[in-house]
Amino acid sequence: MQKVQPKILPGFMELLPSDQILFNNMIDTIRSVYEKFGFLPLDTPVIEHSEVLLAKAGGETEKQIYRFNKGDNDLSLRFDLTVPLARYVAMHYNDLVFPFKRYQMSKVFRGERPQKGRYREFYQCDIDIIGNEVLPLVYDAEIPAIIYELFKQLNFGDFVIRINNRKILNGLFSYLNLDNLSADVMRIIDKIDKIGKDNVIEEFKDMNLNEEQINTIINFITINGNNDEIICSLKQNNIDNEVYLDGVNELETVIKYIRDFGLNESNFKIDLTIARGLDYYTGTVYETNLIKYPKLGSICSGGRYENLTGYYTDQKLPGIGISIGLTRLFSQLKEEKIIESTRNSLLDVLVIPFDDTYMDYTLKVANKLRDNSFKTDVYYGNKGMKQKMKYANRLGVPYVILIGTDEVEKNVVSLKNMITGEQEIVNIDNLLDVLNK
RNA sequence: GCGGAUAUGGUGAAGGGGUUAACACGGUGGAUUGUGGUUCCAUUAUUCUAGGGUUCGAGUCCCUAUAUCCGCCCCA
Repeated sequence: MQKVQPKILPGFMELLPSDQILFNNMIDTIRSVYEKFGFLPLDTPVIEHSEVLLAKAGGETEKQIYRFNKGDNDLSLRFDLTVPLARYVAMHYNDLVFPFKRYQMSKVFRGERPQKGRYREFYQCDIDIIGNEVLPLVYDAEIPAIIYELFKQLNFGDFVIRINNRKILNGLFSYLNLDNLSADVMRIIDKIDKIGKDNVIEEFKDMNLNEEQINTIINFITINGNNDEIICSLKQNNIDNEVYLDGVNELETVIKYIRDFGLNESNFKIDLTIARGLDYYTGTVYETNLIKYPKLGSICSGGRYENLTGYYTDQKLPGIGISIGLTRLFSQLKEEKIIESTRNSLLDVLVIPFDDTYMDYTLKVANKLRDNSFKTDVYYGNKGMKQKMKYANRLGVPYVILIGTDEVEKNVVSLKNMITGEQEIVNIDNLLDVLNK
């Protein structure tokens, strides 16, 4: 019979069990940190009405969204978690407590051309804080505090949270009479890490910026020094623009608060080249990088937006949030060998009866272990002992319990430590104590 | 949407016109069936993405299609 070739679509990731365990561990860590800071869980539908997801529409989103019809319904798969959040907040405005802090870790979909680090289905791990009418500036500092805690726990090595404020850049562009080009200029600045200063200058020339404008921008984004020195330079710039000055003040305040949160000074840094591609950010913006692995780019980024829900309601709901593209991050961490899978199974114990004539005894042991939260499996089937041991070995089970006629008669089990190879006879009443030590 | 590269088994791959497609990993079975991870033996691609062409002869050369990968755009 002609077989169907087993295959999946490009740009979709699936993992072997050992990697899935690793991936889930990361999810668990992220969730626990998010919850530690008071974020509430949220899950929204994968499919939404196209008119909702495309309310803003235009540009790349529309080109990349998975959109289809079912009957008369025009439907789309969500391409991020922020737009569904906006819809959710607008829809449940009356039932939510503000500031509303929610986390969501789910799959999103983008019909892009897949390539390195670029997936069509991927996990985003988002947190957002939504205020009603206002959202105090302290939250702009809480976000880095969360990132800080998170990446300390994830333990991928030294990291730095780079911080900027859109108002500073927008104010500067306005001062240079570049208001209508600010989105393009920002996008180019954002690429400076990747393409270098010279190429940035080239791109500015292609945009017909004059020399003075280019020099001012380049001098500006290459301001150097520690956080206090940069703020000092920003203040002494004599850029007479209200938005600019507002941004500088915000940045200074945020930096102060970040220190109040107790972050290590080496883990956060003002970086005036951070712009973020997305156009909805209006204030503080963040990117996070691993110092030893600049190749990975930003592994966690986000920022503040003035009004999340403008397309759905008249309520003014400012917010701030970050997102981790976990699928990409995971694949990169694996590739760089920053993380490695070590286990093929989550089991603590595998119970192996020599044959199935004493299942009652075997299952009694298994039940006892499970009742005490040991992850336990039983090998059923009349294979040779060799096969059974091999199974245990391939799963990387730390302990094997062997049960045969002798064990049943004496009310004991043979407990084998698969790492050391040592084996001992343990009375069934002492089994938990022995395993716990 | 635009540009570049590559297609050999479960995986990594060698072979650059001449009978049976190297090697390694993995899988399966076995080496005194109450003991794994080491070792040894056996076995594991009627066929090289698909279709067409050149040739006495094609993974090997040519054409077309398809797929995948890598850039760009944009982004996580």
